Parts: sequence; C-alpha cells; structure tokens
Amino acid sequence: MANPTIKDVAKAANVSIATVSLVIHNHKRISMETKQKVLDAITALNYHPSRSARGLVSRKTGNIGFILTHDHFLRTEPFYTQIFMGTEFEARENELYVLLTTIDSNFHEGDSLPRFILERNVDGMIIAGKVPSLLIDKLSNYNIPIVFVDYSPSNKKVSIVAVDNLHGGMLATQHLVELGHKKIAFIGGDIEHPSINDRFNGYKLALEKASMSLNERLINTEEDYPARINGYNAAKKIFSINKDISAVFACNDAMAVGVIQYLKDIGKQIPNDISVIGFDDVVSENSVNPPLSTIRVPKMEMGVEAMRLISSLVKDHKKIHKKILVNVELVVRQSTKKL
Amino acid sequence: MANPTIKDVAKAANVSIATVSLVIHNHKRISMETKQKVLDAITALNYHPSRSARGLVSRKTGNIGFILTHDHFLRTEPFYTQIFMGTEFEARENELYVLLTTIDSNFHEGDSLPRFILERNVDGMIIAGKVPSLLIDKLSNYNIPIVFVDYSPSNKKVSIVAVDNLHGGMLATQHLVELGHKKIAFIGGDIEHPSINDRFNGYKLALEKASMSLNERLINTEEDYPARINGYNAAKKIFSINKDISAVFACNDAMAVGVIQYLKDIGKQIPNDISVIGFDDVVSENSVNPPLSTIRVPKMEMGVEAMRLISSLVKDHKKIHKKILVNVELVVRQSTKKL
DNA sequence: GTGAAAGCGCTAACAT
DNA sequence: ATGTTAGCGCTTTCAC
Repeated sequence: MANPTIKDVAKAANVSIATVSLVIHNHKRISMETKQKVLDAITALNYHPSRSARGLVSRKTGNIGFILTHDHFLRTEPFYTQIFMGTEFEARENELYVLLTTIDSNFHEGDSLPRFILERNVDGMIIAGKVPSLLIDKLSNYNIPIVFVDYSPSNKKVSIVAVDNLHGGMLATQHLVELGHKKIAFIGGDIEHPSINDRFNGYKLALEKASMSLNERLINTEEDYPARINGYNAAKKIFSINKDISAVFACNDAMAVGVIQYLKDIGKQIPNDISVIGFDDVVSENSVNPPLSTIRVPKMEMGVEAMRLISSLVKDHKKIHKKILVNVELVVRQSTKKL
Repeated sequence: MANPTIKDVAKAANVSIATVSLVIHNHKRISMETKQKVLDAITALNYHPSRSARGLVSRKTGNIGFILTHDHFLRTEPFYTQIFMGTEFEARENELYVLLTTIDSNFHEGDSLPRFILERNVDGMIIAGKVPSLLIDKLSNYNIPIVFVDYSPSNKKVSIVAVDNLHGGMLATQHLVELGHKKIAFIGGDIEHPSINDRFNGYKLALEKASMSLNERLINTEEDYPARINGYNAAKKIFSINKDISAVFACNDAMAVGVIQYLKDIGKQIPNDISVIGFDDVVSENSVNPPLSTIRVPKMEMGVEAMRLISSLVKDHKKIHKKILVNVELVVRQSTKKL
C-alpha cells in the first residue's frame, strides 16, 4: 500500500488537512475532541509526514551533518564512534537524521567539501575531533550553524562540547601521587592539540600542588598522533634515559596500551614494577592485561549534548555561542598500584 | 544569499524551467546550444537541485539506510566501519546519502524499527553483519530493497555482498601447511555464523588436500563472539590440553590478537615457538608485535559494491537477487614462520 | 526543441 | 475552533 498522506488522515478523521497539520504541530486552539480524532486516524493509518514536502515549505532538511577525519573514524579505539552514536540517539528524539561523512586530514585548497554542504542539505553540522583549519574556514562561509565536539579552533568564538581535560589530567596525576609515586612520566602526542595540552597542564598543576618539581626528562611529547605505536615508541625513548620511573600518565588509552606493550616487552610487570594510567576509557576492561586505570570521558553523552546543542541552534536561529564542558572521572582498575 | 532555484537558472539562461530540468536529466532532444547555456548558468549560480522538491515529485528520498548492531559498530577492529566508509564514498558517485543507524543485537518483538524505515525515508537499505532474524523479518515487510553485506539469513533469496570465506580459510591453512606445520589449531567463535563456518570448512578442506587428518582436540569453537578476549580464552583451553601445537589459524584478527596475547603471557615466542594467522586484515601493521599474517578482506570495496548494488536495485525497480563474492588474499607478515 | 501547466504533500496566512 | 488556499521547487505530460 502507498504511504498515507495528510489528505488520507483528514478524510479518515473527517476534518480538513489544515486541522491535521495543526494537530501535528500541537497548536493550542484545537478542541480536545478533534485532536483525539485526528490522533487516532494518524495511528490507525500509521501516518508519517513526508519530509520532502515538509522540507520544501519549511526550508529545513531535518538533517545534521557529522564531519570527522578518516583517521579518527577508523581509530582502533572507538572514541569518535561512540560520540557519533550519542548524536544518533539524540537525533531520534529531535526527529533529525545524521549524515556522517569523513574528510581527509590533509584537506587542502581545491578539495571538495562534503556534498551535504554544497547541496545545502543539512540544517546544521557537528564537527568531531581535530580537522584542518582550512576546512573550518570554508565551512564557516556557509552560514550553517556548527557545533564542535572535543576540539575547537582556537581564537574563534564557536559552540563546543568539550572534555574537562585539565581536571582529568589533574585527577590522573593526583591518583599516582596518592599511590606514593615520585617519578611520574607524562607521555603525550601532538602537544599542540588543545586537549592533550590541557591534560598536560593538569599533570603540571597536580605536581605543583603536591610540591613536586617538574622534570623535563620525564616528559615525552615528541610523538605526533596519540596512537598505540607512538605510545610504544615514546615509552622506549623515555625509559631508555630514565631508570627510576615508577609511574606513567599517558595522554590517552591508546598510548597507554602502547606503553604497557613496551614495558612488557622489556620484561616489566604492570603494575608491580610500573603503574600506568591512560585517559578516555575506550579500552574494554578485559582486552588489555592488566585492565587499564584511566580517566573516563562520557563519549555518548558528548554526542548527545552536541546534538541537543545543534538542534537548539537550528531551531532558535540565534547566533549564540555556547560551551558545554563535560565531566570526567577517575576509574581505578589494575594497572596502577601503591608504590 | 539564498539558494538559487531552477527558476533563477531558467532566468539566467533565458529558457523555461522545463528546459533546465531536461538539461539536468540529460534529455536527448535539447540542442547543444541551449544545453551549454543552461549548464553555464548552473555553474555560474552554483545551483544544486533541491532534494525536497525532487523527492516530493519523484517519490524517492535519495537516502540509503545502513543498519548494523551496536556491537559491530563499536568493535575495536574497524571492520564494519571500513565497509561503511566504502558505502559512503560510493554514495557520493550516485548522489545518495547514507543514514547510519545501529540496533540492539537483542532486538525483539516490540522494539521499534529504525526511524528511517517507519518514516519511509530511505529508498533502500544495506544491512551489515549479523543482525537478529526477527529484525530482518520485520524489515522485509516494507517492500524496500535490501542488500546484505558480510552476512545473510540462510534459506532466503536475497542480494548480498559476501567474502569468499571458504577460499580464505583454505589459503590461511595452506600457508601454514606449506610452512611445514603438522599440528594446526583452529580457533573460532560462534560456529553457527556462516562466515566462521565457511572459514572452518576451508580449514578442513586444506587439511584434506594435504592428506592431514582432522583432530578434534585442535579445534575450539566454543567461544561465542569472535573478540580478543575470547581468542585469549580459547587459546588457554586449547593449549592446556595440547602441548605440541605449532600453528594456530584464528577465525579473525581479533581472536588472533587474543591468541598472541595468551601465548606471550605463557612465555611463548611468536613466530619462533608458534605461528599464528588471522583473518580480515583489520589490525594495523605495527599495532601488534609481531605484525600479523592474515587473510585480507577488501572491506572498502565491499561497501562500494553494496552501495552500487542497492543503487541499481533502487533504480531498476527489479526484484533481482544478486550475489557478489569478493576475493581475499593471503598477507604474509611476521607472525608465521617455517617450522 | 522548447514552453505551459498540473501536481507531488505539506505549512501558514487568512477566512469564516 | 476549523476550513480554504497559495505556494515551496521540482518533474513530467502535453502543446506548439
């Protein structure tokens, strides 16, 4: 059977199509009686308004674009994947669809923008993770609301859902301090990245609070992308010039796993010889041995918040810039231990 | 500036909107001259047809739904993620959008179907990986073309893009045989899963061809989901009752990584003591040590093929069922070695 | 080879 | 409180 239209509903409920429309939009001046009649007809016919027709008149598409780099999407640890799922769930509540597209992290002049932008087929967009600033510039020209998640271009007023990385960095470091560790290494990648930078600042702040001095030799931020292999390499470098490190704070779980791999390879026991803590909580509890202590980041929730935010920006048409900071928490598993 | 419409193009090219439409659809009976005029105007105005308007009259949405379970989407190894990326790339060629949604692997009566189905907002759908058969039944009622990827319900005539798992299973096993291994274990999960079952059949076939007898004790298919932890557990079981295994064929890379983890934990060297081969090629070369030998599955390509297939099914309106088998190839890295 | 016009399903302004 | 109607941007007959 063909899809029922608003006409069919009107006929079934014995009212005009305008009335049906008013009921759908919850207009006040409709009697309870007719409202119920219409609602019943809608249910009976299993009617769903046509998005095309709606879009045509309302000049809204009902779509939200979700943009991230190939790299981020294909990451072993499902960080952005979970954020995406959050947006998808929340989109359901808002009757929106999400169009996911990936772009090259080497985006440069002349590369084409996502189709849904060119075709103006989204009402707003969510940009997840670090993307090339050139892309952001291009996208900004389109006068389509943007919400950033987990990354935002500096020096710009934008809407963003961000992690409290500073606090997380402090929590992780304080945890190690409280366990009695004195020589705590920090392993990060791409210290230019605001998130990693903040985690590092948290590390420094925590040491300061504990009246412990900062030791440059305990810090490695030479690696670029915070992936397992780079955690491995960073650990190799830092442990070859320091023999007395008892704990490592890796800027994310991926690097932490790499660190653990290296330490195992050189015969160290975790956490008996060395404590290791990560950040993000993306490594499932039993996929690494020992289970990794970390800072939990509420990834789904970030997606949900981002979708809520973009949804309200689209609806209200206001050009407000809002920043949402999500909380993190310490998760103690078995990769950290009292000295 | 507002989005240009077909009217703007018509005005700029000094023709009627009907002519513009004909040009866009590459209608034959249009003079080269006017065609060029119109094309120029389109470019000059940066015109893109409105999907809403098109959808309204053509009764097509231009959307394809992509359905998979939460579990599969969140897998550590980006298998389905890559398939999705393939569909997204190919969608661009076909001027389609992909709506990705995840469903619960415990889908049961009363759970609601993806919104894009209820609202009839997709012209076709791609179902990736194993999903509950109840869901498939429900979806089948909607008279929307479906293409399955990497899994299909048995006993049904459907369109599917599948991996040549049997051949892959043979390749993997033959590789180990050629290296001189005699005691080759097979570790799988969920032997009911057609893919795993076929890989297992490939294993048996290869042994047969090599005139090697099948040894039940070398086979473990007790684990459920083929994840790292289950590979670890299966290895533990099988190695505790067999002391002379020299090689392992794990039904996928995730389990292979788990196997390697276990073997390292009990002090074995890979590949010196034991050779291990996986399947899928989803573990990046330097994220596991040693780099894993495996059977490469062309994941992107599967996504591309699936999108091509669903796209043609949607266009042609034919109810043809087509099966596409993609090729696999042996990738020898460093986790396998001559006995 | 090109144009005029109807109509897709819906919203919203205006009538009643 | 409810109905009538114009029109959103496009495709597609049917004229010319």
